[in-house]
This record gives sequence, C-alpha cells and structure tokens, in this order.
Amino acid sequence: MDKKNSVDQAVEAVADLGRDIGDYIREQRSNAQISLRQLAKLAGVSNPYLSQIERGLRKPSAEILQQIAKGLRISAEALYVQAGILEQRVGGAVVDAVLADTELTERQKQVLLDVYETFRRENASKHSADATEE
Amino acid sequence: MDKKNSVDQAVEAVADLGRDIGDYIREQRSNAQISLRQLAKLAGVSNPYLSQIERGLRKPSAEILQQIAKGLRISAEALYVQAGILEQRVGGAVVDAVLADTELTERQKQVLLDVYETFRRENASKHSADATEE
DNA sequence: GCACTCCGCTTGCAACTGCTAGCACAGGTG
DNA sequence: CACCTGTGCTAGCAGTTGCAAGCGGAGTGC
Repeated sequence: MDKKNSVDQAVEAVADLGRDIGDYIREQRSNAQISLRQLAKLAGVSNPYLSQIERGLRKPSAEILQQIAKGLRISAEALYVQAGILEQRVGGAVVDAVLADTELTERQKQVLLDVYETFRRENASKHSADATEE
Repeated sequence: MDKKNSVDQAVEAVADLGRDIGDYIREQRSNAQISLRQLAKLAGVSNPYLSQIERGLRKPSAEILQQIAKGLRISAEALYVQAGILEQRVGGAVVDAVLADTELTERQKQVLLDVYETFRRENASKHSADATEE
C-alpha cells in the first residue's frame, strides 16, 4: 500500500515536471505576446510539438529547449533549470561565482553583489505586492 | 556538388560531437581507473549503452549525462559543455550563475552582465598598462 | 578439461521524440 | 455565402534512445 502510494507520487512528480517546463514556456510566450505558431517558427520547432510541450505531453531534449530559448530571447540555462537539467543552487551561486572571480577587484565584487541584491529585493517586494493584491 | 560536400561536412561534424562527449567520458573513466561496467553501475545506466555512448554511436540525453556525471563524481555541467548542451562562456562561472538565476528578470541579467563585462574590460586595460610599465 | 568471474560489445526491441498532414474554430473580407 | 488567414490541436509515422539478453575473450581456481 505504502509502496503503491510512493510510486503514484513519483509518477505524479514526473508529470508535474513536464507541466513545470511547459507552463514556464507558455508563460514566457505570453509575456512576449506571441502566438504558439510564431514562437515555433522563431524557435525552429514544429508548432504541434511546441503545443505538446506546453501541455506537458512531451519532454523535449536539451537541444529543443535551446531552440525555444532562442525563440523566446531568454537564456537556455533558465529553461534547463525549469526542466530539471540544471540545478538552481539556492542562496548564492551568483555570490559564490563573483567572489571567486579572479578577474575582479574586491571593490568591483562588492558593487556587483550590491546590484544583484538590489535586483533580488526589487523582485521579492514586487512578488509580495502581487501576493498582497490577490 | 557544393551542397553535397556541405551536407557531408555537417554529418561529420555531428559524428565528431558524439565522439567528443564519448571520448571525454572514456577519458574521465580511465582517470578514475574504473571499468565500463563499474561506471555503468555507479551511474545507473546499462553498460552496453554506456559503451555505445563512449564510441559515439548514441547520443545520450541530459538526464543520462547527469547520471554518468554522478557516477564519475564530476559536475554534470562539465559533461553538458562537452556535449554542446551548455556553452562554456568566457568568464564562465559568473555568467552561468547569473543566466541560470530564476529570481532575476532577463533584463536584470543583461544589466548585471554588462556591469560585469565593463569591470573586466577596465581590469584588462589596467592589466595591459601594468604590463607595459614592466 | 571444467566452471566461474570479469571485460567490452552486438543485437533486437519497446518506448520516446519530433515531424508532417490535416482538422476545427474564430475572425475578417468581398 | 465563399474564401482567406490565423489560432491551437490530433493522429500517424520515421528515426532515435536506452534497455535486456546474450556473445566471445581473458584470467583464475579446481
């Protein structure tokens, strides 16, 4: 019984993953205000396939994600993260990378990290404001 | 004739890509001094398939690469770069981290990377000036 | 000789990926 | 009305991916 529930949950989790990347792509496409066919053309993939991806029916390869990212004018990495291919390391991948960068002075590092934190704060408060309005 | 040569070259280029990741995996495995079967077991993929990958006969998905990376105890990103899924960007770690950060908008990412590149350019010219004095 | 373990590889197959042809619907034009 | 363009989706298919079963070879111990 417990094992069955565990398998069911795993299946649902996988299905959710497909929906995650599909929802994300649809959202970005909506933000860009282009139709499914337009994005498919920009990305160089077939529009039925893009439709299936958005609805979580198919799981695209990294190459297809790369093409979709190009069509959306966003980084492929962002799509990889949504697809679970690339890890989004919480709390500090950017911080770590900046601090470790030997081509920057310490002062420049601080400036960069200040800008980064400012952006993050802006996005966090905008996110809270959205939640408050709803 | 020209078109045929162009197609041939494209085919060879694709085959080379397969050999690139395959050679790289074999090399890492050799460094780790483990057999193909041992790595396959550690990675959780079938050993015939791993063999085919190493010989460039098959093109593994990102998920399989992730598993192989785990078995080799190396980062998945290193394999993605070899497979052409991920770009190895100049100034890599910072750029990669910024692009993959889902808490930033695409515009903020560009701003941050612009600042970063500006700093690096400053340091590069300062570095050249130092070299000239020496 | 035999049986066993390890090695890397071949083969055939099921499931999956990405595509083409085409559908139904909505809106606009003459 | 017919025709056109645009929209997102269905269905069937060819090619690809990843696997299991099994092979031949090498080495070891009885």
